[in-house]
Amino acid sequence: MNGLRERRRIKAMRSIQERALDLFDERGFAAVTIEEIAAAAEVSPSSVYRYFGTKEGIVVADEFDRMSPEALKDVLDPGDPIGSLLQAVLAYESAPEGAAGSDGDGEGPHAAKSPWRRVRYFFTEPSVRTAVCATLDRASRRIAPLIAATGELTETQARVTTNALVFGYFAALEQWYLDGGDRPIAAYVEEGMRPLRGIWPAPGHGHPA
Amino acid sequence: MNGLRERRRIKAMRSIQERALDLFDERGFAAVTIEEIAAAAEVSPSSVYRYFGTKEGIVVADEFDRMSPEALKDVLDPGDPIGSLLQAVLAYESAPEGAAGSDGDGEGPHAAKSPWRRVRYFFTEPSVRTAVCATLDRASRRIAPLIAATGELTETQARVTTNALVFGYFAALEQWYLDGGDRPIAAYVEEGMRPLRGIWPAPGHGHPA
DNA sequence: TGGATTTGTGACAGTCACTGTCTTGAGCAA
DNA sequence: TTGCTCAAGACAGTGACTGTCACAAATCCA
Repeated sequence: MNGLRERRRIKAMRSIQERALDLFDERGFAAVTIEEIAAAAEVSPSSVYRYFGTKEGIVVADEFDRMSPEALKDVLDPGDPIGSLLQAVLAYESAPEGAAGSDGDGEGPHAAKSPWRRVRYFFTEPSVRTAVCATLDRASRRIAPLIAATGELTETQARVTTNALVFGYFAALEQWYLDGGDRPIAAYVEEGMRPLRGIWPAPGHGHPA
Repeated sequence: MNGLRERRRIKAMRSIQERALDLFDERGFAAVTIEEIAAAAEVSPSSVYRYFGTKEGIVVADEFDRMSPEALKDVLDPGDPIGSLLQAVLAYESAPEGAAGSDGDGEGPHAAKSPWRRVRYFFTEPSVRTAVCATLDRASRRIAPLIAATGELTETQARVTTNALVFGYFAALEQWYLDGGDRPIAAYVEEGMRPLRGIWPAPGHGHPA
């Protein structure tokens, strides 16, 4: 499972994604074809589709979809989903994740632009935005059953509140982007989600400032 | 503005939509081409695109997008958005809206299948579902400023709660669909949104049954 | 180490959604 | 009726995406 094949695969995916973003930055998302991306990454167009499925998928690269049901169950506390989300965001923010080899771009808090460069397209390119919404919707459908399992809410309420949570996060992320990405995302999530706190009687009794 | 042109236009749109749904029901969404739909509706493919933009658009036909800013402001009480949503749903449910001429299908509560036939594809055809999400996202971006204008919430919170509202509605609609569409949609919205009531200190003090 | 097997890769052809542009004809106002 | 406007249709082109197939490289096993 961690053989040469897997390493090649990951390397190729990273290469495709970065070359693609380079081209998008240069000439705009729509003006770049899959063939050009494939050529720039020195793979075949078939491979691009195999890896990412769609052109938007190159940018979105749904981390949620990959996550196994167990891993999801692990990070999500159904009794305090907002807290879990905050935890996940905090963890994600401090993790480079892109870690593009030894290119060694800035090391500041989130000065490294490479992991966040993609986010720009979430909000500037309509088709990418749509793809993000679809990904969030898929994530929500995976999370809702876990929320419903507590029995504190009806199934309908579990679905509604899960969508509130997931797409609320999206809204917070957009605000973060629109503000220029200075303050940490977690701050936006915390602030934005505050009105939703009442849904889950927080066990941590953290009454916000 | 209410001339022959406009009437023709509306008639053509209805024709396209209905013939398309007929074909989709027969052979499945993916298996039907725009050309076939155009032929069945006796218009040119160009017109299908002119009217609906995309294949999914034929099914979604975003009522929200058309609504003028004034009309939106009119139906939405920024102090009680959940109540406004419920009102809108109730109004929409009792209005035939499709009213497909004199075909005179059943007249029951929501026995007329034609206005609701589309909804099925919202949840069975992935690409249509994605298009619905995009439409809801667009609606949210139009509503959020109105919510923010009250000043009761920060801009971030306005965005987050608006997304919660809009996509919460989507979740309620899905539950309604999954249950077979017997009970009215408004009941699902009312039930599903109950945990969100606390966000807006309801002026109507309506404590639900 | 060497052969059999699995699995990812590239090449290719095809489909179809969608985008422009241009011409023509039908509504509409004077 | 006579121009004016605007939408419908025809047409050609682009590129995203799909399915298939042969081949080669990685993995497995003896």
